[in-house]
Amino acid sequence: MISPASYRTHPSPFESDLRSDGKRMTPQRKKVLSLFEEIGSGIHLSAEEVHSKLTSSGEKVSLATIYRTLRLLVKMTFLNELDLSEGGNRFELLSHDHPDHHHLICIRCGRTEEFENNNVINAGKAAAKNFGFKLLESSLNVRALCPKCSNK
Amino acid sequence: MISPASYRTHPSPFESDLRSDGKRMTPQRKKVLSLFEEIGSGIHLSAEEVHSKLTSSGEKVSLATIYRTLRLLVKMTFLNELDLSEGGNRFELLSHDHPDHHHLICIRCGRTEEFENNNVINAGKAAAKNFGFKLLESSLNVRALCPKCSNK
DNA sequence: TAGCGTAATGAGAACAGTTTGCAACGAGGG
DNA sequence: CCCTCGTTGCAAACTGTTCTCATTACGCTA
Ligand SMILES: [Mn+2]
Ligand SMILES: [Mn+2]
Ligand SMILES: [Zn+2]
Ligand SMILES: [Zn+2]
Repeated sequence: MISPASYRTHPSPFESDLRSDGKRMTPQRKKVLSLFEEIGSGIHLSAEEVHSKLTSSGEKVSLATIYRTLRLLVKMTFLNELDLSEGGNRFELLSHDHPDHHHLICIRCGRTEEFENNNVINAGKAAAKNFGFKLLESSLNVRALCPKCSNK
Repeated sequence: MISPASYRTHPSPFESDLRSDGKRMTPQRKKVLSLFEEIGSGIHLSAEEVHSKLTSSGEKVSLATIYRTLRLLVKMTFLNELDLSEGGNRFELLSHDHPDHHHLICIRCGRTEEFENNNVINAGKAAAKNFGFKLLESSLNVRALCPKCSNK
């Protein structure tokens, strides 16, 4: 049997990225990223929602730390920040399978669907090229009414 | 010679649209729309900018009225509201020649360029159709670095 | 053209989302 | 186990926008 001392916890990518930058792993940071990993991709949470999900499951994290951590996770490319308008920006796990998806939003009830479209990506690339800009990111937001909200 | 009383001022589309809705034409409303018409399309102003442009040319309009008027002009489809992120929403004259253009934004200096692309419009239509949503509007924001900002 | 009802304005308070300053805390290298 | 310095919590500050309410004035009517 292996003695306890010989366990060497494999540092997660998150932890090693932090370390290599002089930053520290904290329980708060772990909890925020874990929340997103547990709920999976395709979910778009506001800072307030992240906060209440954590506190209502007994965790103690301040809202300021949520904001600081979300910013950090975006910079580290673990999360993606969305500006869907209406009630604060939202954050989602950056899925490397669907890095460049776009959003269809019901402006009445907030229902949000995702879709991918290469033409959109190419349109962004083309526009940047035409003006000599260096492309960073392009996002298409489609505002609409969902079936439920449109017939009433 | 025609007597002053016989002049019948042709009401502008703005004025007649207002009237037919029980609303009133006011000097403030006239000034805000005129500002946009004078500077032309392709210019994206924040509420604060509209306010300071008017007050610095001697007009007296409150910021609250600017916000109310901008909202009204958007609803009346004289203006278009843009959510380019960073420093408040912006407004532009809704040009009926280029109703569906998109924006390329330098995230460093704020330089903004416009472009059109039918594939983007079609992508929005297709996404709405796929999910049974009723399309309202779709906007592609391309975040990038302009030539000046990218090489320094 | 004066009078009137009511829409619109100005000024500031309120608000929502987010950031920041600072003292206390604690991760983690030595 | 200690010390250092990055991180946290809390409250105050901030930014963009909306709201409240007393006052003004547009424009219909006589
Ligand atoms: Mn998404
Ligand atoms: Mn434009
Ligand atoms: Zn809906
Ligand atoms: Zn630039």
